[in-house]
Amino acid sequence: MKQNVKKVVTESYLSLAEEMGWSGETDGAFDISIPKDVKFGDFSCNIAMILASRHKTKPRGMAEKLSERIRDSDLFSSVLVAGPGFINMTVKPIHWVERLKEILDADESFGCVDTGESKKVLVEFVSANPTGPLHIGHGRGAVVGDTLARIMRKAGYDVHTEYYINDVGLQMDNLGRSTIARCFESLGKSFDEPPYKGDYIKDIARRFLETKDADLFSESDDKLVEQARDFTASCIMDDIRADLKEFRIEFDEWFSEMSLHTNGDVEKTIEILKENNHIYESDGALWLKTESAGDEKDRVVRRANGVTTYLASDIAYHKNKFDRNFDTVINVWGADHHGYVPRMKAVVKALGRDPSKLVVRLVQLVSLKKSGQSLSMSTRAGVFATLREIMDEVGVDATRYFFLMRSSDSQLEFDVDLAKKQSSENPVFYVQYAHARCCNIFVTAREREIDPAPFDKNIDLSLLQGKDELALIRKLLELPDVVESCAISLQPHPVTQYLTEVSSLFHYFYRHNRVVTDDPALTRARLFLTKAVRIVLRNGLDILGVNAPERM
RNA sequence: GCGCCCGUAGCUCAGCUGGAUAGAGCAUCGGACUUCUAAUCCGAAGGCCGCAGGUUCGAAUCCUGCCGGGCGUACCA
Repeated sequence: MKQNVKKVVTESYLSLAEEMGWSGETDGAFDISIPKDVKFGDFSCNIAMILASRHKTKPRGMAEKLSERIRDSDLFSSVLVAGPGFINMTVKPIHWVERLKEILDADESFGCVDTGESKKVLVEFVSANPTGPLHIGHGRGAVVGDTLARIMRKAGYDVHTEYYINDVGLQMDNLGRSTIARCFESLGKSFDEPPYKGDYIKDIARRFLETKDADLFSESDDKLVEQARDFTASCIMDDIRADLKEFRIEFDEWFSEMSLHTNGDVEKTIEILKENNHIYESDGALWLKTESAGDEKDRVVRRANGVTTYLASDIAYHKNKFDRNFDTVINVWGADHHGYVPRMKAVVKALGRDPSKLVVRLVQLVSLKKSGQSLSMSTRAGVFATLREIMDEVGVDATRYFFLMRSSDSQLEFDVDLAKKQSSENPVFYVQYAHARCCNIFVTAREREIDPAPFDKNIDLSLLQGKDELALIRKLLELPDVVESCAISLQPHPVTQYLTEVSSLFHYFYRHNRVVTDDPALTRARLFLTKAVRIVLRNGLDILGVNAPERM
């Protein structure tokens, strides 16, 4: 609808400009907005205030002239100039109501837009080290990344999702040593303090022992560490995959850091950067020039002992990403990695690629609120809730929804008690209940043997012009705008807000109007509306990866 | 020190590509069930939008400087 309005305004402006001898287009430099207050109509436009100075005229006067032309359109029931020069437009109710058909026709694809123009986008997220179970911080990043991918698919992008497995490096060796230490411990032998102290290592150590003969421990230390490392990492990755699957997150690809070493990509990439004079040697180590591209200092890619750093792998990984010709490469990172952003931008530049095509979406930390107490996550203090624990306690739907309610830029306090409530105080139940209500209305209609196929062309939609109905309809038609704006801003949280608004308007409508009545024509029209509400709620919840139950 | 994020109702947070009287949920208080689910709805109360300047027709929103909180500042990943 907004597009239609914008078109009318633009055409009116161009016709006025021609008459007045003004040059230039509108440049799209004005907004059609939905006013907060209904008394300002359905749409408001600031074009006169934006463009008046350009033509050395007064906003108010220009708005008056424009509104005369806009009034020629059949779309509006009223066009008024207000305040400093706003043009407030009210669309004829019948035009709103008629558009319900679009929702029913589009059905599952209602909400889809084509802003993405099939551009190829890579979304890399989670990518947690396989050194322990996912915690709720990872969980937030996981849902944000996953939902972003879902939104961008709806917005017409060609999306590829990926999990980068950091299965190489010092930390991984430490992981192997931790398992070995627990093995020795369970065999009653003396052991070194394990770098990773979590209980999950004990369990893995037990399984590791089962697969090995006791004489394994006569093997060389290096070989043993390697075996323990790979075994442990693979156990933990299995758990991570299982957790994510249950959390309704699937990846197109699980990308192993190790593979970049075994296929020689890391060395090859270093050679290329050396040849291009981006890498130099100092103190026996190889350094990448990142400072000149905005980083705080240059960074080591290969230590004096010949071992490459994490950054070296990441360079090769990002070269690989860009070689796959994505139009945009999105990385979803925990905010504790924000210092890494300039470095990565510098890497992309050194690779001869456009740094603006790398977009890093930072997701702030999560804390838990439980029984009135606030618990911040701290790995050091050993206080952290795993994703599995929270999923088991509050359920997947509420966990996902709560992770998506806030802007990624804000730290999130997860209210466990609220998330567990099965009542309208809980936003996710509020929305799901609205959906279930829609479904139940159809159950009632069937029970009363009302025309089972009411959605034919004979429905008199003009019966839906009540205030409650129009407010609801206007809101329903916003879904595509919400999808588009979320895809552009790379923020999923407005969807939750939108769904709350739709639900609220529907509950209100439901409470004050009966859908199934003795009036067949009205019943059919309202069933039509109810169907549209159901589609919007279901599609919206689907974007979030949250179930839309038919009964509750 | 430097960098990033945050500072809005009692609490948790939206709103930030500038727009008209600043919103939601929770908590508090008061109402509404012979009706398609009261798992709902209606109403009340609650605010120097951290502080101070600047930009302009207009600033919670943009700029500058402070103050407060979180995170980060590795040849770890």
